[in-house]
Amino acid sequence: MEKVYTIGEAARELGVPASTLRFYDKRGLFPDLTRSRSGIRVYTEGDLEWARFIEWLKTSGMPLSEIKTYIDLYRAGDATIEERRRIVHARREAVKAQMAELELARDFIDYKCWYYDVAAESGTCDTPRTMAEGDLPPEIARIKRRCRINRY
Amino acid sequence: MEKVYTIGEAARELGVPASTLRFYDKRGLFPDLTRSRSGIRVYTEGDLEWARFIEWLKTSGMPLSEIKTYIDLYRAGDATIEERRRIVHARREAVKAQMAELELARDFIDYKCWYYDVAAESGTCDTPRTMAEGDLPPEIARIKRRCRINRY
DNA sequence: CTTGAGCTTAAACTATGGTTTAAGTCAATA
DNA sequence: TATTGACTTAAACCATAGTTTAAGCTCAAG
Repeated sequence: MEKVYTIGEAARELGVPASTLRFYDKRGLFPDLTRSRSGIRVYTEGDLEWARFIEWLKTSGMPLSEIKTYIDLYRAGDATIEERRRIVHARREAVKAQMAELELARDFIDYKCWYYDVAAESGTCDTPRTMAEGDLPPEIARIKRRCRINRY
Repeated sequence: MEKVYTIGEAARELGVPASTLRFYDKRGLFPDLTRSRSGIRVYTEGDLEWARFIEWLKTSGMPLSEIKTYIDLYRAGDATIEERRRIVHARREAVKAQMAELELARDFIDYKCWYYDVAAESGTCDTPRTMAEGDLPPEIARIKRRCRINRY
């Protein structure tokens, strides 16, 4: 017999509160979850794998509503393969876009780190703020231009 | 005289709704914003630059409450340089962590894309699902192991 | 057969980041 | 001078993603 888990055990296993698992269940995010005769949720390894799957989709930025859509398609069987394929491919593009945006944000933060490193050393923000463009490290000058930073 | 903007013009310039600029102002996120004699907000280029600054911090994942903290420190002057420096360095680490997490999520999605590409070609999810580990592309096998994917 | 930990539910509550609404003000134009 | 469009406010509303609460149920151990 495959090992099964109560909601508390599953929560410990997954590192989330049991209330979250109940919330997901209420939203229909566990396609195969069953109950004991007295109504207690019984989590199998397969259910835990669905939970990890949901975690990955959430990490990728997918809202619960779209996860629900995906799961409904999964329940409908092989006839929905194309639609699910479109969803995961769209998600891949969304993740790539998010990573590109984060890289820009990181550059901006890199500039601010440089700015405060210089300010801390000299005791005043005037030093980095009024520095001539030619005196900036080339990468910093590039970021300033790209992020439209003119004053600070 | 420097060009100034009404809230509607500033909103167009920044590509956000005017209601968002009012909301930010109410939260104290415009340290230098002034009003006309009749109470109308007057946005200068410097205020627009603060707005773009806020946008970058938001893109980096900083909550508005922490942006507010940062702005209060900015208003307090050079005595708070060290504290602001700590904030931007911490934000840099947070962005790096977020990028690393997104890379893992992208790998997971890459696996799902492969899965549905194979399923679509054969007409059934059984094909990718039951494929022997030795028949998987090496990168796909690696992701499956790392993401603890056993069934799907 | 009682006790206690852990399970059940619905509903209220929280936090974040806004958006919308209602009622009113201001300033340039017909 | 009346209209029109853009501005003002406070307060209500919204969506997302849960968390907490209150009241009650289940089940293994003593």
